[in-house]
Amino acid sequence: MTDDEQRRPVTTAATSLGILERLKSGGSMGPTGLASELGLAKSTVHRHLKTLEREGFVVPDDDGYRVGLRLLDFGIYARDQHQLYEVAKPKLDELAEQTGEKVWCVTEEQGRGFHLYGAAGAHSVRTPAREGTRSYLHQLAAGKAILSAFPDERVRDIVDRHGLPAKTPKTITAPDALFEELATIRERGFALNREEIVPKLHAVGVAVTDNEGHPVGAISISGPSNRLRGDRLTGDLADLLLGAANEVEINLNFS
Amino acid sequence: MTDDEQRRPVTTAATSLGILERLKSGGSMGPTGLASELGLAKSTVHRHLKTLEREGFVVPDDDGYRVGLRLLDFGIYARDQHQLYEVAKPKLDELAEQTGEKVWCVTEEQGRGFHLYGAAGAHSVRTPAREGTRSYLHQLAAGKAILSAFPDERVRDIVDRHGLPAKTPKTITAPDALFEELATIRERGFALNREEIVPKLHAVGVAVTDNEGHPVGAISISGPSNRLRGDRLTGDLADLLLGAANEVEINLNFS
DNA sequence: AAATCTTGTTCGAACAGTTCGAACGAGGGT
DNA sequence: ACCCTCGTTCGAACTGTTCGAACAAGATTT
Repeated sequence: MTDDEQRRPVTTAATSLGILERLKSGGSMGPTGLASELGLAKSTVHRHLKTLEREGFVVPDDDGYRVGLRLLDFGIYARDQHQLYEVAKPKLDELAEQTGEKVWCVTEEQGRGFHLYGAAGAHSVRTPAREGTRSYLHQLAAGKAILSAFPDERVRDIVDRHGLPAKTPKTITAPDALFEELATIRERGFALNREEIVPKLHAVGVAVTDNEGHPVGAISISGPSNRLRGDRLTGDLADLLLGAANEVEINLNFS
Repeated sequence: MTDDEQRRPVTTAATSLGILERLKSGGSMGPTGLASELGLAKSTVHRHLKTLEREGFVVPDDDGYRVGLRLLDFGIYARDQHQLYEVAKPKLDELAEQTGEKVWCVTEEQGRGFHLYGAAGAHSVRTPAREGTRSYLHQLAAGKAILSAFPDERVRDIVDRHGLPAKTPKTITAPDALFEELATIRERGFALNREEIVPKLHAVGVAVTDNEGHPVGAISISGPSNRLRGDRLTGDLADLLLGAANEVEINLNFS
């Protein structure tokens, strides 16, 4: 299933999607700016924008065009369809209330982690993560928990495909170190993240698996490193997460 | 700005987007099913799907392909970019807590209403609305509040473009009735919805405008008709909403 | 267990559509 | 009042897309 290269992509559609991505990463823009950044003719970009606008995927703006809310419609649909979301959500709210920290629910798609839902506790801190955010699995506690539930072969495919880019000096960047870490996670049941994605940010993560042992995602608790450390991190919080994940798994298999 | 028809749409991109929409409205599907429903060759659909998959917009599934979580990434981005969202959100949470009902924040795009964020109170009921949902403005309390803040000419454009489709027997379907209602809303400051979109569901809505008087959206409270009626609906709740909208407006104009 | 559907996938060739660049019109800035 | 930049339109060359047929793989049936 790991096709390296696509034989005959629909380049026209890819161009439209590229415009969409540029509007997301670069903010609002007009045809001229997009054309020069994407290396296309102004008229070409213009035509694409008009087509995207007709479907509501982009919308006119003071600075040109921006991504439209039609995408929120699609995105929320995608999330609601996901089996993990509806089952995990109430439990996450509960965990956030109990711990006061930020609690996330993450799932894997195409070898990347997607933040499905985040519940904010009373003392939760701001992090770069939002709902919908796509991250590298090896940079997340929840992501490493997911990886630990995959067979090694699958992990190797993911590493081959996406690499192990670093976010901080503590990010795991060596495949060997990753596999070692995954073995540890499998033993103790939960994953840890100590400033591997954001300095001063720690997290615990536990995988949620279906009744065949395949991960459908993971849940995690994250917070400032001086609050999430020692016994609280590897004891209380980890236990809490393990129990929650277990509950979710049971509810998952009867729905 | 109300271009009736597009001169030269990028039909290839439109095909891809059509596939995406079909996957959303019809659920997961494979190339064969999509091809027959969209009137395309199997091989064509296959190529589009592969391209969409490469960008994460669709993802393989047990039943073929489904819309991918990449769209959640885009959608949440679109929402976070929206000026109204970040300002209104905390206020909505507060209102939901106070009233116990479901509180929504809606904005307009291309003449349609988009549910940006919904806060659930303790007694809030389930409705078809989710975040991201696109609705007809005339079917919503918040939508009518938005329309009431538009110049008549703009409202006429929107009615011409989208019509006034009915959801229940009480939905406004005549332009004259709509304009009459909008005049009433302008006078008293808030909009009402009495079973115009869902039977037994009532709502109050108030527009949020910028310092030039243009609506950036609206906020609403909705709930069962026997709880949202009489003085509570047009008195307490309406007042609460008016105050909240006012607060949001002030915060909006200084950010 | 063999056979027969159906499904996802690949390929070539004809065709249709997209791309580019130049030119037009409009708006803002100097 | 001028100029510059932006969004928009148009025609023609050409590139990319579409279709249908054929293949492979899996599931279901007999």
